[in-house]
Amino acid sequence: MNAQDVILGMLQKRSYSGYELKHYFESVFSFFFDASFGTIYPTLSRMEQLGYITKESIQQDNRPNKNIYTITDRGQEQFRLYLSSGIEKQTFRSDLLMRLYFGEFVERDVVIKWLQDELQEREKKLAQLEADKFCNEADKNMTATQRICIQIGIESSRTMVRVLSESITSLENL
Amino acid sequence: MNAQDVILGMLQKRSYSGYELKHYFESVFSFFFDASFGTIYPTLSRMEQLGYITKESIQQDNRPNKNIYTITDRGQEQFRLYLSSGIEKQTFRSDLLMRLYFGEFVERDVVIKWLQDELQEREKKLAQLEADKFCNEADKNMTATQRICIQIGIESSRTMVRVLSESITSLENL
DNA sequence: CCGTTCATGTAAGGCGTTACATGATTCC
DNA sequence: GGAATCATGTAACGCCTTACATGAACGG
Repeated sequence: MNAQDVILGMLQKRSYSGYELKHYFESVFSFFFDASFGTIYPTLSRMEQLGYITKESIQQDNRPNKNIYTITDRGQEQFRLYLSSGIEKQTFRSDLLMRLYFGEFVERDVVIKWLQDELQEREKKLAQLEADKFCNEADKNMTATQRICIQIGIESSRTMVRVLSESITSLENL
Repeated sequence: MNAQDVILGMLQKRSYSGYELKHYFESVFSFFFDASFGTIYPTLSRMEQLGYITKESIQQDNRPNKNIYTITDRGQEQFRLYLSSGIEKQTFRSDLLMRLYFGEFVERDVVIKWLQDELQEREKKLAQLEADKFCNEADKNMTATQRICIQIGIESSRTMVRVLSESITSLENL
């Protein structure tokens, strides 16, 4: 799975500009995927050249022009190809956990500070996911699998919040 | 955090060969970090050139030669520099969750198969982490922060196993 | 006999990030 | 007046992966 596969998936439902795609990546997908503008724009250009998508330039008043991209038959085929390929194993990389592993080399207070900052981050993310779930449930816009997707994000975040809180307490009582 | 930082951390405690480092990455760190030989060996070479570590070649009977690396004062300094730098935010990327999000474009049975395969994978990983915890607790070799580290891995894995099981059941009853 | 373990390395390529560049409008 | 939003792009660089190359010994 790379940025191209994800963009093809998004364009199955409707057309998007690069700027709009980025917003979706930041809200719905942020739990398990991310891509910056430095990836999105060049990827869209390449996809257009490969004939997977077509571009339509929209003139706007008081705003910069927009490029709206639409998927082609070739793009559809490419997306099916992705879906039939083997699933890549997930990757998780955490600087915090690595530092925690080497925690004996820093002051206890520093470690606690690290954990508190992370806890705050996780709580924010959890709130975001729950708000997102609420929005979409109200809209009845969600498929069964999308609901599972967001549920996994929420439950994982809750677990992290809980374990981080417990860990901070246990370190403070040391 | 990159491979160099992690290797410097490992070498704080004792000297290692590249091959041994890889084994540690696969067992203890596999939950939140990974590096292949294609990263490890070139990184060790560069670190030696930069004066962070020194190499000692060990002749072995009936085995290939080993290069054992030891950290220098310069390396120590570099590691302290890493520990005092800002913590990078974690990254998580999951092909499975992305496909789940686009689940409406494939057969239900395919989705269930994806989830079952993932569940098996997570169960295996969980068993591995629990065995690891048991080993290290018996040895009393673990610091408080390392215990937190592994606890986070175990609790996260348990949550994943639970939610995946529930999701499979809910899809089967659809 | 065949697979696994031990052991080190190179080369090419993929995929991504950050920083830079531009510039109008709108909200506080 | 300054920050945020809207909007698109490029260039340099970082970091990692996969595949290839080599080869002995040991266990089943």
